[in-house]
Amino acid sequence: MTMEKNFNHALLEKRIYEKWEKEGLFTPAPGQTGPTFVIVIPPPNVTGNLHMGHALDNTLQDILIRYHRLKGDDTLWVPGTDHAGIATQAVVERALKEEGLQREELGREEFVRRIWRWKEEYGGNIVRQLRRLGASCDWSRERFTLDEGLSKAVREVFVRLYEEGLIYQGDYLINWCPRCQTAIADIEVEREDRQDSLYYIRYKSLEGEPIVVATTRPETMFGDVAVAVNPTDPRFTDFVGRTVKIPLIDRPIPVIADDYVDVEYGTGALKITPGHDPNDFLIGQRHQLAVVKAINEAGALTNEAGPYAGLDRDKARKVVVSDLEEKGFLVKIEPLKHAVGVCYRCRSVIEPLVSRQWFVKTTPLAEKAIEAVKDGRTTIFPSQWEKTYFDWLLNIRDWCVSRQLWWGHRIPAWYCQKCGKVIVSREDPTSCPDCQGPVERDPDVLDTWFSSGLWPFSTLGWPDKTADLARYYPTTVLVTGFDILFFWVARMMMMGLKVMGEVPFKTVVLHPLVRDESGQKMSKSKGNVIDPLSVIDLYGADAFRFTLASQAGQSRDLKLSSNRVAGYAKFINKIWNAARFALSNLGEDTSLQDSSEPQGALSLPDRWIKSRLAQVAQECRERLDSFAFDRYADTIYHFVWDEYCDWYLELIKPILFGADEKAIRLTRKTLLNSLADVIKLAHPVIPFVTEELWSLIPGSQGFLMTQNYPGESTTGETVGDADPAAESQIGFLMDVARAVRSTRADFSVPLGAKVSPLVKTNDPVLLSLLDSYGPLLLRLIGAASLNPVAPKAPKPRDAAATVFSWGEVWLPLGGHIDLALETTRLTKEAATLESDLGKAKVKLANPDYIAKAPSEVVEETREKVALMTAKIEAVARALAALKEMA
RNA sequence: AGGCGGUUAACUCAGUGGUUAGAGUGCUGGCCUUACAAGCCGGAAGUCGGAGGUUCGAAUCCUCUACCGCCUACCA
Repeated sequence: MTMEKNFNHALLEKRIYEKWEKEGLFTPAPGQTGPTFVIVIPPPNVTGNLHMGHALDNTLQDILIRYHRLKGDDTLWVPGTDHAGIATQAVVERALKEEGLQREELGREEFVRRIWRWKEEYGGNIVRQLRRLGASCDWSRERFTLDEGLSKAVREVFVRLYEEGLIYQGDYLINWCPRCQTAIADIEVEREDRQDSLYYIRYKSLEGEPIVVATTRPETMFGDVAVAVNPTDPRFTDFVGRTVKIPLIDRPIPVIADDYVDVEYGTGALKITPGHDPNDFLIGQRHQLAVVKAINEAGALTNEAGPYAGLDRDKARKVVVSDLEEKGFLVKIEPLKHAVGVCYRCRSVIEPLVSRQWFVKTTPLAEKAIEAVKDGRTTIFPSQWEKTYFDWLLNIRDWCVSRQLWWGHRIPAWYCQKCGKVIVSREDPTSCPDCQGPVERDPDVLDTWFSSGLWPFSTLGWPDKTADLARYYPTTVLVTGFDILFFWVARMMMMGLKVMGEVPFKTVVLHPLVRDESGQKMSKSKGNVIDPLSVIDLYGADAFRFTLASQAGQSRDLKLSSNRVAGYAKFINKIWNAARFALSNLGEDTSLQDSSEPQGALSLPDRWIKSRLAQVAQECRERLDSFAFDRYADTIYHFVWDEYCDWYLELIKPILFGADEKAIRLTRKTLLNSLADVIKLAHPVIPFVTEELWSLIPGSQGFLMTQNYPGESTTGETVGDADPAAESQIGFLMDVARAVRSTRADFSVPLGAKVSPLVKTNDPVLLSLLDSYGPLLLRLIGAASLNPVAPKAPKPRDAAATVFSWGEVWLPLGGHIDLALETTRLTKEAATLESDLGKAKVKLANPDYIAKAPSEVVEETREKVALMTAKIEAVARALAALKEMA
């Protein structure tokens, strides 16, 4: 067997992925009856490119998917992309602009056609990039939020909700983006701190008495319909009910009293502009005030502003302020830092204005979504996010779902041009059912999150009753960043429960957001963006995935540095070389297919590595089952490097290179089996290198990604039970080796200079152990011989002398080094366990503890005691085994 | 204004009551030992943000506090 010195990721990763895909290994076999494991991908924007957030999100999903596939679950990962209404439209509009075109010039149909063409051209990018990452999605089930089936789902849901009164049309104050020229939902408004001014403006009553109001937006004064004061404010009791005039245009408005007004803030008097401020809108409704639209959709003042009509709102502010000052209405200007709402897309300042839009009545849907998490039908992980989820849903407001865009699901509503009837229907109507008048379709499209809210069931074929839907809904896990908990997760919960009557997923796993090394958000403007594809090119997808997994803990930030990826690239190399060593030392006839029982007793290192593998397999399972990706990666890393490579492979060299043919055969078999287990355990996180290694293993059949995950020892694989005796014996040998090495280093003895350490111990068991297994250590410590001797007189230190064995090492370079061979692992462990057990027992014997602690805590302690007792028994058995050998 | 995170080695982070607090990178001394020099062996490096408390025992639990960050929010 000849292998390259390192894993050629650039060449092999692509080839391996193509084989997997060609073999159809990502598609679940039909007719399975076992447990399912289903994930729907958070659909990336169809015209987007893979960024770090996607890389992390999909790495974690792929780890879960591959793990469950190996476990034998009926595993499905549904991929797809999102049409991303406003984002995609903006991209294409920008492209048009470079041709000197505007969408209006093209007309709606042509423009939409252009976007589709754009999608055909660039839509494949992101899915290709996901393949480079190794994502094992079932591409045969790939969906697009705007494809035919999903459009059908969207329409069906819209009509149903409308029929139930959960979707309605109304004139309300909405968030308008003057730049994007569309309404956006509350959640799409972001807050930005701005340094602004608070203007104090003097309004005068008809009688000429002044009342000063404070505002940050003087240009909206032409939309004022009242001045409000707090009813309890003694300063203004005389004013309530009187009429004041809006400065500059002299329109009369009343002074009203409303609790909302804060006596402390500003002047205690507030101008009421229902058309352009959410609070004022509510106050206006309470007092049945008219809504005056002073600013239009383009962000310019309307005719209500008299001489100022047509001015852009920013310009208008300056002009109005200067006029107010000139005419003596301006009292003062104070600097003010406050948060203004901006569009999440273009960061333009949002203009609240009253407009006719479609809304989803969310409260009844939100209640169900809260219940489902409260009663555990869906759990959110990490659980700290549950509170955030509840808070948002409890305070949810109706969801404005109409958008004044051309790219998206067009709202299925028609208006009769004759009688004005509104028709919402599954089929396109040709005329008014009431008066036969001509009908015209609503020009608006739906919020892109409306269709993604249906994703978990629409992708499985709903509203058709498909086999996929029956088998795979509800899905198992949803993996996404916490930043879209509200945008997406909460909406899927509401829609899933409403439409399917069942939660869309059983667990939500929220992962960190990827940031640069200093914790900054990655953004083009900061120039700190790391392109995942360039990382993959440089280090390989495996190293990259491993890095992401190793940092995917429960914190909120994942600070990515290429240094770290470089570090884990070394790990990939390490595992590759470990396999290279193993595969080149198997001889001719060692094969995975050889199921004959080995004749003879396994060597100590072989027993040890099997024992360790059994435990590590269990640990990997536990960590993956609990979404502890970082700890899973950590387990793999340290097991492979610190135990498998540093000790096992070194300890078996004397055997493999020795003369005992029978022992060689036995060890070769264990070596091969353990290698197979190692790469199986690691496959979910580093699929490429492990798959390649599998193909090189003699007797391996099929693909690694469809084998069985080690552990649970039900299949009679190599992984079996723990062997505490082997572990404690190896632990002792490690202690000896470390002590000798450390002593050598202290005296700067080069490895080439052979030494003959003399190990003194008063424990006959250890003496015999050294006698038997000492030779295994020789090459590790650069010794010609290892001479265990019993000291003439034991060195009693204290009462524990019977437990702790002391020894000494001499090096033949002069000097006598007091040895650090303090104790064996076994005895240490026994001592710790016994002390813990003692404490736990004391706790249980304490009547206060029993009386005061909750019963489940007491129960826990009892279980702990039982567990420790069992462990101590295991240790005792191991000690007995040692004695037996002696 | 509320809510939620973070603060542990030079850097980036693990560690949710129990031996002497760990890892990667970096630093350092010695090794080209026939898988890997992208390696091996040895080592240095931390008053776990601060103050109090609970406990036999606290990085871990409680209270207060400082700084950094995020999210929600209708103080003009």
